[in-house]
Amino acid sequence: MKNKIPICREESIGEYVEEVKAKLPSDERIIELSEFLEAFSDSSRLKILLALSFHELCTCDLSEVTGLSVSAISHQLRVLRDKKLVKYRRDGRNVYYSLDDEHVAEILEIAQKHVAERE
Amino acid sequence: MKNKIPICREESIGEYVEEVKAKLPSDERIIELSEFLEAFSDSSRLKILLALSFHELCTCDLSEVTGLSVSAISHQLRVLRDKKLVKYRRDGRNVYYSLDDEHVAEILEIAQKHVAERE
DNA sequence: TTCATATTTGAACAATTGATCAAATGTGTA
DNA sequence: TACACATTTGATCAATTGTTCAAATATGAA
Repeated sequence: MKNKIPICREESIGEYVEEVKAKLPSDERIIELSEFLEAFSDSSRLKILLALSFHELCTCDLSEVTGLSVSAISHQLRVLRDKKLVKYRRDGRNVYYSLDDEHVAEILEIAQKHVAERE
Repeated sequence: MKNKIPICREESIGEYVEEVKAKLPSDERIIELSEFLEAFSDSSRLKILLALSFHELCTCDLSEVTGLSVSAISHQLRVLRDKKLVKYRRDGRNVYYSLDDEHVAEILEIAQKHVAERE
């Protein structure tokens, strides 16, 4: 009679399960990670991040550059601000945004490499 | 009387708008990019990718490691397969998955660095 | 063949998301 | 002060997402 508790656990590879489980970051950490990476998952936000990787721009500039409404831009900038992906400074009536994290540009570059190599 | 057509365009920084617009990848390319990066935006998928960054695992192993149902895992694996982030091989009744792209591990590492530095 | 295990699939549904619109707020100029 | 421009905010709503459940498919063993 077979051991009933585990499934697909007689396989040699199954031994790695405990090992991998131990190496995996905590659930809280994984949620933090996914919240950071979620910022890149929408094409509007991605467009904003790509634009800011070239130059600091104000809300209105970003609207012009991306073709999105000012309101839509502002809503997404709020998300990016909350996640600390962009920083901003006010100059008169304008608010200028720029990337707040070296890692953002790195991820944008790797992703572009990935897509370029896949075609 | 002021020029009425553009807005916030008299600012010196506004000059960069055309420049950035020219540098920005095409809309199609940006959508490709966001579809790739979207794979990282959900904590379940991220957990799967992190687990696979340590070792090749079968669907059932992944269920055990992540605590998600086999069905949920399988649905997400389909997404990751379609996006070519994981590859798989069948061995008997099991299907073993592994990362299919060096860039995936790179992005996982940068994101982890980012979260670690922010705390 | 029949049975057990592993995996995939499709439907259904709650939860989340991103855009739009209208209204409010902030700032500089006359 | 009043006015114009820049930005933010809140409500609404259609569209998308991820999970669950049940059923189907795939493979190996008896």
